Amino acid sequence: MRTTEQRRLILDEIRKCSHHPAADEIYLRVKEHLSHISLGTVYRNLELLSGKGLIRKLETGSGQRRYDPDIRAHGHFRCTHCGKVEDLPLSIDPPKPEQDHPWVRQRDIHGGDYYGLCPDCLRRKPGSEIE
Amino acid sequence: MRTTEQRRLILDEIRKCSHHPAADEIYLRVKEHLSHISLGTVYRNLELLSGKGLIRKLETGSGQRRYDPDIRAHGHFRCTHCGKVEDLPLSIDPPKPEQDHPWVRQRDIHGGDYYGLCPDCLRRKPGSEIE
DNA sequence: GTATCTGCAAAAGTTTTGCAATCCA
DNA sequence: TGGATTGCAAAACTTTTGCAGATAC
Repeated sequence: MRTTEQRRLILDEIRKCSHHPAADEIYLRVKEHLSHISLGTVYRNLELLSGKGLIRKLETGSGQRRYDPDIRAHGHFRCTHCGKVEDLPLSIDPPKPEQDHPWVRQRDIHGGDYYGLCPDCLRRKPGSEIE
Repeated sequence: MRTTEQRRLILDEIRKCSHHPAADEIYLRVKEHLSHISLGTVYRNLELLSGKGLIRKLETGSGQRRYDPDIRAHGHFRCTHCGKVEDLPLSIDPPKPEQDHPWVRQRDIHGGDYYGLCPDCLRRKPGSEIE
């Protein structure tokens, strides 16, 4: 993997994010530093960087894929209505390897992802709260 | 919500599945019983049925959305390489509402989704297994 | 009867890809 | 120099939508 300015800037911009940017946002941010970059290059690098484990690819719905600069084991809350993703501050143990299931017998299991409504969408749908 | 033959067949076909079909697969299956159905109708009904809570919409990546006939609280393993989704046979407790986080204070939190490689993809990537 | 629903087709939105030129090591 | 990478544009794919006609209740 060679070091190109495009690749370095893409990684930099993702790492600056405290949220979980999608490809088009990353494209726009990098474009400010390197106006001739193309969207195709962004996509190719996001795929490559997540393949190398330098960033994490998040499979949110709403059509758009998102990327996470935090590659440590952590989960997410995802809003099933607006698609918002928030880091999961709770520590939830991943499934244990003793539980004899083929998917569990590997090192890089990650996740602990939960779905629900974010505070904003919850407010618009009364009756879903507990109590 | 009216009962149309299209809607009934779509729900039937999803419920027959032991896996997690995507819209195009459901479309093809229903088409065998109702050859003039259109893909737009399938999409509109999938959206409506998941909105009513009769099926669950899964936000896998790989571009394609998938649907789950099992609406009980359960999680999934998702293969980060090929996109396969498998029901999580382990019982993992969802985050407790006592944990004071806005996303947790609601009834319909579901999930417990983990990411890793499925057995097939794992076989092609030696060194990822535990031990 | 009328609001809901469907089929069709076009549009919208995201991601991938072919190719020639360019760049890094 | 040679293989990796890029920009550009077209293509591929999935999902959404406008509209006129059909249908369920």
